[in-house]
Amino acid sequence: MVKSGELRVSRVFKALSDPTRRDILKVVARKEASAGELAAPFDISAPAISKHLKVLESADLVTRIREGKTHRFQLNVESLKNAEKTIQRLTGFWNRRLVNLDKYLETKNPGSKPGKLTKGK
Amino acid sequence: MVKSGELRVSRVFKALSDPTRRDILKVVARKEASAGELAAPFDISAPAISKHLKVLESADLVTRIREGKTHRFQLNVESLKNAEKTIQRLTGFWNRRLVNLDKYLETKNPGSKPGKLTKGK
DNA sequence: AGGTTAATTAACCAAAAGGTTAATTAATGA
DNA sequence: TCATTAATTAACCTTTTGGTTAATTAACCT
Repeated sequence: MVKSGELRVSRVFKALSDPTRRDILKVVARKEASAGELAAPFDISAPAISKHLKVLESADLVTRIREGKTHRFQLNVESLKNAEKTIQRLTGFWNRRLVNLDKYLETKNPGSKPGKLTKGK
Repeated sequence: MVKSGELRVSRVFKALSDPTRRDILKVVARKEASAGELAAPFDISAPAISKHLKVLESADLVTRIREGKTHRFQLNVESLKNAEKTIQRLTGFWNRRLVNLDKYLETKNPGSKPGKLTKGK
């Protein structure tokens, strides 16, 4: 089920806003790990970690792989890249490139209209 | 007053996790605006917008400039770039570069230790 | 079958988030 | 001075978040 854009973005940033969850991601970023392995370094209960994992999973930041009794989690880099892009749209990272593209096209095709920079819903 | 790292990061991502606040940032990213101008497009009350602006301000995502009666807000790109870097550290953006650096150093200085990739608090 | 282990779900709680309306502050202009 | 305007603060409400302990599910082992 594909969650609509804004909601998905909200979920990702909300997931990233908790330090325990960011620590979990740092661990998983190096090597996939089980729920138990992930819980060990933290002094909060297993159910608390379980909830954090669910938040990360439903933000699509990690993928859960059930292997018998244990659940292994791996980082989903794609989702992080999307978050990065969302930020870059705000910093003007892409806009600047569009402006440069416009300048380039102007030399090739004088009088052409610049690309619209409309606000996406 | 310099807020310590993790707390600052949490604030930024939490600020980014609300769609209204992201919309505010989109507006301010094009052109600085007053609180009133920012409130206009949204159908929530002025106090609600005021709170959102305070959240964005204390996450350092916008800068407030009091000009008489009105407050003008401008985007603080630096803070967004920091958030971007936080994400990149997770995607391995920098790690990959460190690995390449290690390989390079190995050719220059055989037997040297690779850079440690320790987990920060 | 029965016991152990890995992990989640249930039920609960306090604090934080996000909204409201009403009241307040502070600058502006007649 | 007084009314208006821009914006925030106060007080309140409901929902969400992040944690707890106890109970449950599901897989594995003897």
